[in-house]
Amino acid sequence: MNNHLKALRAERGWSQQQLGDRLDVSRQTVNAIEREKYDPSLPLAFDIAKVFGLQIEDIFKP
Amino acid sequence: MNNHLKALRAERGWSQQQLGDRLDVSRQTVNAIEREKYDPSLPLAFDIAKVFGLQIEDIFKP
DNA sequence: TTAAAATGTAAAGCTTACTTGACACATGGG
DNA sequence: CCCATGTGTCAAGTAAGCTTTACATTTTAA
Repeated sequence: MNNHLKALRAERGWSQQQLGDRLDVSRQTVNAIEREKYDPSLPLAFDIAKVFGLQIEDIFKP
Repeated sequence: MNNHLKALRAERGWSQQQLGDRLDVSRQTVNAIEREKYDPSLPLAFDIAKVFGLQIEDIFKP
């Protein structure tokens, strides 16, 4: 699963920790998803989309 | 996580087994998701959306 | 150039997603 | 009535997502 989370986060000027706080997950989780070590759960994907004001499909590509 | 998978499946006239086959998951997995025992993984959510020609957000509500 | 902040990574542990196999029950068609 | 198909559910097992702790490395700013 492809994503451009890192770019979106950079646009906002947020650290992984800051994004993790907004998403209520650890910074390691943010790091792992950015680096595509694994995919977020569906609920977390919804939260990510919400934080960036986008659709899941805009952020993640199968 | 809310979903109307059952209604969508019924519209197509598919059994849980047939949908499972299309999604390459077991019928028990389809059943569990329909009955909201758990949420699909993000990749499976993408597959489900694709099978029904919809967006993930059209099918699942946080 | 040094110190602080940010990032990468790994291990151990818990929870959730998914599997197979099995059994019960409901329903509708012969 | 019988049988096939569909659905609900449970148990045991594997895999994936996420946590905390910890430490190393990279980047940034003063």
